[in-house]
Amino acid sequence: MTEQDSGLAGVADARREQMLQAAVEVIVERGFPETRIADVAERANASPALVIYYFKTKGNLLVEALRYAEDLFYDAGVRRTQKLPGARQRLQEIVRMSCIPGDENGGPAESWVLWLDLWAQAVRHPEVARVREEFDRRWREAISAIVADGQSAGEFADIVPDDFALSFTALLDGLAIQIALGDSVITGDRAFALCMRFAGEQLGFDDALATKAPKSTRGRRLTG
Amino acid sequence: MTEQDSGLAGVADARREQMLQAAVEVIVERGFPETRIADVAERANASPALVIYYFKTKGNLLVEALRYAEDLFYDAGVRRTQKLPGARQRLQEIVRMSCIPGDENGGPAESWVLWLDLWAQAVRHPEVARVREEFDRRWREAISAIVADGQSAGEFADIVPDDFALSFTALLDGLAIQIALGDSVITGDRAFALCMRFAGEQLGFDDALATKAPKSTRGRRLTG
DNA sequence: GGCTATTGACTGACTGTTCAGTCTAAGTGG
DNA sequence: CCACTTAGACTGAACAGTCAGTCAATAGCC
Repeated sequence: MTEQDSGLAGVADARREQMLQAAVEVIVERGFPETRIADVAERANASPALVIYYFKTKGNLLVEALRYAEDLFYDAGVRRTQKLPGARQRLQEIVRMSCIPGDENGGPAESWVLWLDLWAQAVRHPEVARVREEFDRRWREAISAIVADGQSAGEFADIVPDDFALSFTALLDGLAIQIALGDSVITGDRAFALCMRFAGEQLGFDDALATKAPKSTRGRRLTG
Repeated sequence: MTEQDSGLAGVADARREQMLQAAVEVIVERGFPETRIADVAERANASPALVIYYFKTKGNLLVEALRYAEDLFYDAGVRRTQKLPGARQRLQEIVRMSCIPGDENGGPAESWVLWLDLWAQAVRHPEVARVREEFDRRWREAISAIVADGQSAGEFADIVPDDFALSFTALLDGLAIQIALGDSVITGDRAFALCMRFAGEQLGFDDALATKAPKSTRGRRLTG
């Protein structure tokens, strides 16, 4: 609608994306509810009126900004994992993306903070809720697919992939909260180790990174 | 500081708590950033000016409201668990509080939604961050203590309590997000089952007994 | 009379959105 | 090549509503 399909539409599209990028940055800095269109405009070298010109309303702008950011993060995940050979490496890469900060590949380092706003806003803003649900669904499905792959390759134990995906994403989200808030009880490395240990226990592979922890009498390595 | 310690302070204290309760309700309904003092005042049958009279600023009111709610929730947890005999039952009760909605005992049913706001606000509001950190710390310590108790009673396997507590609270938080947002992939019962399975695997008890055949006093249906 | 609780009326600042119009560059007709 | 139209990108200024916080004044109460 807003964009033309003739050759000269590149300008408007670039502007639009520039504003989305600016909006994401401002949301990360100031938080979703405190984000003003004036801030976004300034960062995109535009006037507030122009922002409204492109995105009918403020709410619309913010929702699209969230979707933009989540899509970028998801795409980065796909790009990173699909070239890895084994299911276990792919899983590891996902955990790494979720736990280890200071990313270089399109900066999802800010993503955690964004997620907190995403969740909080999703409660009362249906449009945001849809973005979140879609994001979560794709993420869970990706993990389920990896597990299924690993199982048919004989790499993983024969558990229910969907149960694992649900628990695993919950674990990742929960740890992401702590990391995002800079809690002193956790570091990215510790979160990574805990996640991989959990995955190892569930999927029946011996996680080398977690062997630091005292083993001794674990109840049972249940895989079914 | 703000409250009087002389005997006649009861009136003011009651008013104050009434306002905190009102604030919590409004935050749950409208969300933290959208909460206006006029709303709180109306719900507490007071004038906006009176709210400012008790809580110097809006921010102060909201922070204290969050602290109030979190304290209530934590106290409810202590009250519920401390009379239970076994470590495993206490753990189960905590999971139940975190997963099963529709609580009667001081309505922490709204807590999830509150947590989302708590996390989001904690990013940029140091006072809120302190409330959250304290809340999380107490919660983790409670779980660690339960695990330690269970271990010395020979009920649980000999794992590192702090590692377990960290993973377990992360899992609970992650699932709470889904539940709070009404995601269709999860129900309270399924979340409960997943948590107890995780606990059983880590702590070395067979939770099939607990999930399939709950204690006679509770008629909860736990589907897989 | 002093002290606390309480309020209505007010204000000052903020900010999303509108609007009327400017600028630029591409078409169009001759 | 030139006047003229058109359309999209863009903006400054104003509008309109909202809302936190102030203040002077009043009503109880010991």
